[in-house]
Amino acid sequence: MNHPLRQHIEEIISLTNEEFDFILGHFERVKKRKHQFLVQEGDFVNKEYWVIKGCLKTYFFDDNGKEHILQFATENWWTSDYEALINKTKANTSIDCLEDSDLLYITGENREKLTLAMHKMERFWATKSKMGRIALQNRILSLLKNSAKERYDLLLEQYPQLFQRVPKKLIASYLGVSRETLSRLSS
Amino acid sequence: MNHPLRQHIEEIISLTNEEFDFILGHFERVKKRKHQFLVQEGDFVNKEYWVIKGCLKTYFFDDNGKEHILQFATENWWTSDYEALINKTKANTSIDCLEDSDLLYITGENREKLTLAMHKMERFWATKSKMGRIALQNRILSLLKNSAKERYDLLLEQYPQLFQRVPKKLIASYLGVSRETLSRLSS
DNA sequence: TCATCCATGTGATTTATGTCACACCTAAAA
DNA sequence: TTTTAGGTGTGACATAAATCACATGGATGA
Repeated sequence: MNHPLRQHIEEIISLTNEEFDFILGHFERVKKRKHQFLVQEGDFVNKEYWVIKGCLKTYFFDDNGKEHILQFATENWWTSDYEALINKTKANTSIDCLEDSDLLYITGENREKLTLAMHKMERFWATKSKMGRIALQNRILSLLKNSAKERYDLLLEQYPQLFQRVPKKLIASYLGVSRETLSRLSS
Repeated sequence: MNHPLRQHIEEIISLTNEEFDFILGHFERVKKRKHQFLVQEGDFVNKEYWVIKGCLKTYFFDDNGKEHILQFATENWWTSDYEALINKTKANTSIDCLEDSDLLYITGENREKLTLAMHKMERFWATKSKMGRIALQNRILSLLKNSAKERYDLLLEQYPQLFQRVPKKLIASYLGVSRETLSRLSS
C-alpha cells in the first residue's frame, strides 16, 4: 500500500521507492487534538503542514472581533501561514484543528535541503505554487462576480463533504457572509 | 544607465552585465496602442508581459455583462493570463491597453530555456511567485474583512497614481462596487 | 464646429445582507 | 445525571450597496 503523501506527490512527478523514502525522511509526523493550534497569530512560522487525516482552519479576527476564514485544510492539503513563512515575519493568522488531526510537516531548512538534493522536487513545489495561485485568483473572481448565494452553491458543489464536517458559521466566515444569511441561503 | 528590467530583477538576485544581456536576449519588445489587446478571452496564451511603460487591465465580463477587473499592470508589473498559460487552456480573461504601452515579453519556451541555462533565475521566478501569492491572499482578506469604503481608502493609499490614470468605473470594477457607489465613497 | 460618446456626479428607490433577539436542540462537561 | 455551551433556524428591523434615472462637462471624431 502506498503512502498517501507519495500518491500526492506522484500526481505531479514520479518517484522510485528510494526517492520517496528520501523525501519522507525530511518530514516529521505529529498528531494534534481538536482545538489545538498549529500556528497562533504572532508566532514565527517555520513549518509547512500536510494533512494525512483531519480538518483545520486558517483564520483571523478583524478589528470588530469578527472571524474570517482563509482556508480549510482536509486530507491531502498543505497549510501554513505562507506570508509569515516566506517573509520570516510574525503570523497574522492562526491555524487550528477542527477535528483530531494527523499531520506531516517539513521545516523551511529541510525543504531547502530536500530541494537541493533532489532537483525534481523543485518542479513539484513550483507546480503546487502555480496551482495555488490559480485557486486564489479564482476565489477573488468569485468574490467579485458571484452573489453570496452563488458562492454558497459553488462551494457546496465543489466540497459537499465540508458541510458535514465543519459548523455552518465557519462556512459563512469563509464565504464572507453572516451565519444568519448562510442559514437562509441554504433553506 | 541601467535597463529597467535589470533593476527589477536585481531587487531579488544580482547579475553581471553578461548575465543580464543573456536574460534580455530571451525577451522580445513590443509596443501597443491604447485599446489594443495582449490577450483576448478564448486565446491560447504563451507569453508573459512585463511593462516598461504604460497601463493595462486584465478583466472579464460576467453573465450579466458586468465587467470585473482582476489586475491593473503599470510600469514594472508582470501580466498574463496565468491560468491559461500554465494549464495550456484558453484564456477566460482579456488583457488590453488603457494607454499606449511599451512592453517586453517572454514566451513559455524561452522562459524554460532561460531557467535551465541560468539556474538562479529559478530563484527570481520562485520569489515573484511567492510574492504574488501573498498579494492575492491579502486581496482576498481585504474583500472578506473590509467594507467598500475601506477597500477604496486602502487602494488610494497604496496606488494613488492609479486614480489619475484610469477611469473611476474601472477602479470600481476592481474594488467590486458599482461606479455610483465609488463616486459616493470618494465625495 | 458640431455631434457624439464617455466619464462622472447625484437623487430616488429597491434589494441584499447584516444585526439583534429569541427559541430549540444536541453534545460535551461537571 | 444535570448543567452548560455551541450550533442552528427564523422573525423584525437597520443599513449598505445596487440599480435606475437624469444632468453636466470634456474629449474625440466626422
